[in-house]
Amino acid sequence: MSAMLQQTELIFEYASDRVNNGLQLDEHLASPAVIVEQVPHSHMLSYSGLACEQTHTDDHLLTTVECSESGDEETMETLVAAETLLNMDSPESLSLDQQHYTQLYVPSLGDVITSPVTHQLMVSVEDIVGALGQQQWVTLQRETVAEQPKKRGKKSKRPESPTPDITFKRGKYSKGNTLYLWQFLIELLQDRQACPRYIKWTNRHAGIFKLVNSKAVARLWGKHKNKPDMNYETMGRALRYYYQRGILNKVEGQRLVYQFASLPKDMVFISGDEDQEDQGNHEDDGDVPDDPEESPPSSDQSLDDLASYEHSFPPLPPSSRPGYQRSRQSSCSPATAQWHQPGPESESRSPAQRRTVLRPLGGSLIQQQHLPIVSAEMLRTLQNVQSLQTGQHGSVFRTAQLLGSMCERQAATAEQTTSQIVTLQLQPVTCPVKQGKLEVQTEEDPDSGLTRE
DNA sequence: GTACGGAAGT
DNA sequence: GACTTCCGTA
Repeated sequence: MSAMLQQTELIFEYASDRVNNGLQLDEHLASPAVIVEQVPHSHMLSYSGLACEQTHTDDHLLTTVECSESGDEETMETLVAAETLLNMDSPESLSLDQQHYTQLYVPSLGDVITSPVTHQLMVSVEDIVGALGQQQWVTLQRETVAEQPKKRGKKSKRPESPTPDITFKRGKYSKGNTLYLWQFLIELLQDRQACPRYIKWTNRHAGIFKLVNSKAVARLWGKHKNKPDMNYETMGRALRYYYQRGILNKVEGQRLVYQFASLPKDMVFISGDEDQEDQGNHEDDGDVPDDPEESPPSSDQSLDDLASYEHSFPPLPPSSRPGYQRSRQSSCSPATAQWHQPGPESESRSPAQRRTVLRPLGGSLIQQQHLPIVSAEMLRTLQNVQSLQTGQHGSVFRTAQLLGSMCERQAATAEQTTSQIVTLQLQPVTCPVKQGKLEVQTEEDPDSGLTRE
């Protein structure tokens, strides 16, 4: 079977049911229906509505962007640095051939992707395998506009999702282009100069971040919006408006800590191992380090670094606006909102740490904006599905076989990585069981993995 | 200082 | 529409 499979052109569709109907997937059993189709390359493009370019494996990897801990003292120095950050010009130097490069965090294939993925992802096997041992930011190529799904069939006004194109295209856009606040924050969170000095993830997988230096962040925001009088009070009001719109939640009890209702689609985690930051910084444990005592980097971010840093914000693609169909009054309060957090350590998490995968309510079963989940668990489950009769569950059957062969291949290539490209299109559907697509009974949970708590 | 949300303004 | 500004309140 595997012989006839081209790993270079696989499309994974998978489905899962989570919050809808009050059901929540046990992350341990996040084994949604997976439909794998083999499609011609050209087909893949139209499949996702993307005009993906040739992916060169070598282009995929970027350096891991890890935020080092730093202090948060409100000093003139930090503010100066903050201003420097925003005053930075954006030369074309990093334009990367007019391509939009989006960073994907792919720590490991062994676990789960928890992010709305509206785009087709091009991930090389090499990247995946390479990520097994170490967290890596994978850069993906994509077209800029017109790549996003056009219509969501949802309330038109409602922004779609806080899943901006996190691009680092430099110098392309002028000052006139502004980001929404949530985009701006995400940019900062991926900005080595701002993170973690001014803002940092406290639980990246859960989308929880902290305004380590609220003043500085507000000032940066004001700079970006050309509002010199911006302060945290004002910016905070904007943040609070995000509650109603389902873009942000407040992490109660923790000052300056907020949570994105959904992670940016670009921040796809195929993770198993939480990074250190998350491991050791479970601020939603109840631990409330108001003033992070995290020691600043050995030496402060030098102004030279800041000066050499190029930072520009791309214009807002109309289709990448934030938005959720979730009301604040829904069951997804900050305390109860649960993100899909797979991984071995998920069991050790308190219920409060498990977070709901928030996603837009959708009409069709398969929606691109759905949060994808790919996990080793899923792979295992699917392998179990191989016993299904092909006739009845053709696609699932194929999926199981495909994934099985992939697993074998990955194991085989763990050492000698290949450059083969795997195209993943991850699309959970609303309720695979209801659709009769797949009923996976696992030993752990006879409830089809659709329940929990 | 942080946080909330109403109201009005941009 | 997405904030910004101001405000009273906690």
